[in-house]
Amino acid sequence: MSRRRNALKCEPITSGSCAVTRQQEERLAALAWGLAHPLRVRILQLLTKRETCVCGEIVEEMPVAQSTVSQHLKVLKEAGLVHGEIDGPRVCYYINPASLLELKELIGQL
Amino acid sequence: MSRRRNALKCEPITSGSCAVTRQQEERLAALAWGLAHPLRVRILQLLTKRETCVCGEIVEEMPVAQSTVSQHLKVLKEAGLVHGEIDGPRVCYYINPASLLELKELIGQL
DNA sequence: ATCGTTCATCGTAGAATGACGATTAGTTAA
DNA sequence: TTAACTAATCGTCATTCTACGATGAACGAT
Repeated sequence: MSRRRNALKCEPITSGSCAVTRQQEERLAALAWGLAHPLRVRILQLLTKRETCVCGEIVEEMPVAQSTVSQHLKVLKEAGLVHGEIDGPRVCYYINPASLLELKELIGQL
Repeated sequence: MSRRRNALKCEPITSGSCAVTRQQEERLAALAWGLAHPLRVRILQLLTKRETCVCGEIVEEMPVAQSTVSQHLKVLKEAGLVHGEIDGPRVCYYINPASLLELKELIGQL
């Protein structure tokens, strides 16, 4: 059940402004999910420090295998927290500041 | 592996100010984990709207079983996002504003 | 003391996560 | 083209999450 940790099983009928809230609730959960693992937080911290970072550099800094880092990067990308730009044979990752702003705003509504 | 989604497997030796960062990274992940499910977000929204809320009222508003709500409340409690106060046969839950502030501050450092 | 209410916990089942090594796809260099 | 390098994906396995019903514990009322 609970496919990909979004969408509640028994979604109540939403009306008017409440529908927005439902969307926001899914969005907040998705964004938070991106930060919900220490390794992903560490990746974001690294990207903050270095502004931008090639995937290989990230892997070097992390205590896990390359494939694991790649999986976490995928999660971060799906949440919209980072973007990846292909640069020749490498991929250059950077934080999406708008998503962090969005996250802070959604938390601010709580 | 990865016990309870905190603590990285292969923790590098931490020194000086970096140790703080490691702690913060775990803390941020733990707080985010609390928000990382739509139902938990919905619970927090409900607590925001009503200031405080008896467990039974929360269950009524949620599309899942009582035991499931109870489990999610446990997660929120463990993250420090909510507190529960025993009030006779009921339990009265309320948000811990300090934890939300902490969360925002940690995100702000990214 | 007994019953009913409220909520936490137990036990379980299915799905998802997180980790790894191996493989594949894509790009650059020789 | 071939070889080397980079990063994503695949396949697998152990663990964790999420959901449920059932049970248990704590309290108030009768």
